[in-house]
Amino acid sequence: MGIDSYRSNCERCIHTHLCEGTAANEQIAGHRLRVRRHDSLYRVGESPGNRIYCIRSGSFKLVMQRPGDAEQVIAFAMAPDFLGLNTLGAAGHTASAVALEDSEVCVIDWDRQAFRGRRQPMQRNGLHALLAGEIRRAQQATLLLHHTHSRQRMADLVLNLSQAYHSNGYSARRFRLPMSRCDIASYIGVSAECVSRLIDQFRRKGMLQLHRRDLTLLDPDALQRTAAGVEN
Amino acid sequence: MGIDSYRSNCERCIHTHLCEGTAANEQIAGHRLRVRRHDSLYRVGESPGNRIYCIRSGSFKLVMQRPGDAEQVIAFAMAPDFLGLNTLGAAGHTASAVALEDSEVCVIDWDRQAFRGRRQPMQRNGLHALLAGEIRRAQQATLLLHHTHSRQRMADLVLNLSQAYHSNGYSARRFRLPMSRCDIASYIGVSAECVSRLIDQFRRKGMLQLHRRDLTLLDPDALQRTAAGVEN
DNA sequence: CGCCCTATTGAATATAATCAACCGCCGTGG
DNA sequence: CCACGGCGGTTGATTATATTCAATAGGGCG
Repeated sequence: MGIDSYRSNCERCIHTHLCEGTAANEQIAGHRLRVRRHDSLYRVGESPGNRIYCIRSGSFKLVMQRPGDAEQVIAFAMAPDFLGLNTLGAAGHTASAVALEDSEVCVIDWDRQAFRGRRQPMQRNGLHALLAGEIRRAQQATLLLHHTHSRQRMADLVLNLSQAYHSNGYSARRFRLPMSRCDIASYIGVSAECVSRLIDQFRRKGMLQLHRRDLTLLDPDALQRTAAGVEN
Repeated sequence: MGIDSYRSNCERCIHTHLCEGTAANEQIAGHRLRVRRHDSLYRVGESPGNRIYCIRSGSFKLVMQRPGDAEQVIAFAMAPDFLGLNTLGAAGHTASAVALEDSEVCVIDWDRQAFRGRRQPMQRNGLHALLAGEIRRAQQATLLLHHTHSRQRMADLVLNLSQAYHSNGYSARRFRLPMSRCDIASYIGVSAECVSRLIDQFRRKGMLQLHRRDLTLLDPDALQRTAAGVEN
């Protein structure tokens, strides 16, 4: 599986407010896992085992299985996103989490009292808020898919990624795509060829530059307008 | 607003396990609301006020607002679904809930200790499971939208509705669509004209019958195959 | 160097949007 | 009672858009 466990270090984690305090965290969030590129953190159907994961570095794609062996990318996730929030009360994972690059996750045992927040109401609310936020996130994702034209969905994805990097302290203008063209195609619901053509189209219009997986946004406003569908 | 409040009756509610017991429920779930067809239970941007709702009768559509006045149907909901589960930790509602027919909802105050389940772990887990289930639901919805062809999405929607009615004790073969063609079009991401053509196409192939809003499934298996894309 | 895998490009075809006209049900008001 | 008007729904013709199939390019790696 390419998975490798070691002790956690919670000092720089932004989610410590969900636990009891930085001191106790390393007992709660017992260990971390390394997941190598293209390996799965978990797969469809596997028992979730009351664990959730927090991405500390790297990125993942969430893949659902269609009847008839076809796969579908339903989300991308990067640090500090959580994985497995949707598993409580489910018999098995409804999606697989596949690492897009060598990644590290923090494992949190759902059953530990400390995380479930018996002591402080804030912790309990924090967990509820986390779950509610994940619902909004998923609903927001449907909004992307509801764009009529593929160029709108593509522009929307690029802007979403840009914002994700930005809110994690990286450049919003320049970043490296961790996913393949094929993954992008699956996620935005077009053929892989179409992704190529869309990128080329954006490049010719001076909206962005993309060499292999290195992306530079040149005209975010134009992308915004494209996503909104006010111009072609 | 067309909203009208009265006392709740929890005796036949299937969600009492989330509360402390049937006896106490009517104090917890203080009151019900009637919402008339085309009226909103809540609107985008309104403060959620730490309430969630449980549909007791009728049905709703969830509508998101796009930049530039366009609206987008992102989900349909019917009894005994919950509404507003995605609001905890959010400043305002991210979607509007519009009644598709005259409906009744049960109002549950999120702040009440009883519902948050200080006493019994089962209650707390019940709430977590509820939220986690809503995440899965939203992710499932993205799966529908990921179908390449509109006929797949249409068939998928029909089957989903059928299953929803079935699991609530109604016929899976024969039911009344509470939503307009326009709502369907928005939800599955096609033009309203296309919905008409798809219905006609399904009818000519003997898969279903639809007179105004009364739907009869004639060949669910064929619909299944159409949704899966194995045949046209 | 040569292979494999990802990505790109081209040409023909399938699919759905758009624009426009029309239908029919339903409630309103004469 | 019937005529009217409006709205939701359907149908037709044209155009825009994306898929499919096929061929090609080019990097990473043994």
